[in-house]
Amino acid sequence: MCRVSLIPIRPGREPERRDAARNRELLLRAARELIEECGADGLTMGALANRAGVGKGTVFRRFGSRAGLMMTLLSDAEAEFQGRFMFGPPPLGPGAPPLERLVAFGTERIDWVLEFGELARAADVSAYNRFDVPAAVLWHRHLEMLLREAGVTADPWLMSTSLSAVLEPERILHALRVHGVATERLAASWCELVSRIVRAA
Amino acid sequence: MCRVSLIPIRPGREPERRDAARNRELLLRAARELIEECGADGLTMGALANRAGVGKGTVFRRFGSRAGLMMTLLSDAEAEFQGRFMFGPPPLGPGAPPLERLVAFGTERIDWVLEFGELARAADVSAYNRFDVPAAVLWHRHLEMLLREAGVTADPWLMSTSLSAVLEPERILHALRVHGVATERLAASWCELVSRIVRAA
DNA sequence: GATCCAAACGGACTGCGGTCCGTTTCTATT
DNA sequence: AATAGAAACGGACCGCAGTCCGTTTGGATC
Repeated sequence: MCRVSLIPIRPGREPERRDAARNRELLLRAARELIEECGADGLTMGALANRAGVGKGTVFRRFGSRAGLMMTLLSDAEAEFQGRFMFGPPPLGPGAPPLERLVAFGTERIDWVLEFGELARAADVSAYNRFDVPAAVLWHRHLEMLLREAGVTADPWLMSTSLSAVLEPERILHALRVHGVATERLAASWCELVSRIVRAA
Repeated sequence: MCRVSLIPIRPGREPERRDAARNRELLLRAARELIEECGADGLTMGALANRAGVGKGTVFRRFGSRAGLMMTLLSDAEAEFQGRFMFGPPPLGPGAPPLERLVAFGTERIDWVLEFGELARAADVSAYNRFDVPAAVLWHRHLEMLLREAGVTADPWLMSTSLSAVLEPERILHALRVHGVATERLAASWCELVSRIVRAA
């Protein structure tokens, strides 16, 4: 597996001061504990500061915002997923025909949402730029590339946008939790959708 | 045009007290003024109460929440749109073939988002039940019905969910405003998408 | 070890959405 | 007109995300 970080990297970042590093660990540990106890939605920045034994200013200095904290907590899971679809074994990774990769992408992503979706929801900045965070851009580009490879010539960029919308955590979790839709059914519908988009190409 | 309200109606609602009615008008007028001045995102419930000359409690008693207020402000525009796709002239209304109605639905909805999207974003409750407000349910059912009529037998309910996701205001506004995509291009992509879904039926 | 200063810290503070509850006002009834 | 009780009112209050700024601390330099 590639050693390069696939997640936002600050390029020539000089090492942290020791107290900063210690506090970061303290905060991440405390955040995971709190989420374990109260769920992602139940985590408050004040409680996090308390639990970690630091001031609230420190929390915000470190993560910028609540959404930033959640993204940090997600970054391992995201890097792993990104690694799989970019460099991993087929059908998700390279080597399989594009349609199969598209199907695999949706299927795996649905499973991923099932596991990390609550965190992903909490990480969604409410502003317009929610779609411009590095991970979202990467997914978008990946889908666009697969569409092109599959011979979809009609505005692959927007078609990829539409497919990204379909896979958004909020909606998937809603179908799963509120309407009790099984993941297999979601996956089947995704398969149907991309097949139709590609078949008519 | 049908005289029945298409928007949430409280069934046997006895008439409001006169002070309540007066305050509602005051509040709605003040809200429109504030949105004119500061945009929907810039409206705060406290400022609204001040401008209308009522207490904050009154604002929340009336609308329940900020999202509820925004929904109320949207309700005319929504009722009008609903009337058009349910009872209006083809191709949006009944009479045209289902694929044409699907295409028209997306096209008109994109224009609608262009006009009312900011309000619609502000009206989106952040909770899971954002997809269960009456208007969203109605759109969903309408799309599902058109898909069935067009011969799509593979899980029309979930397919309709996917199509709803594609038309979500947040994403459309993002494409429009951040990426400078023209509405015609959005409409063309929508047309492409629904055509492919239906054609392979 | 003494000095220095940029980086990190912490917690009081602000502004917001939303709630609570004692007070006021409307209207039906007599 | 007097009364009563339900409905509406209003603003103090709460918890939260996020900011500000005076204070502390790590570590590089001499």
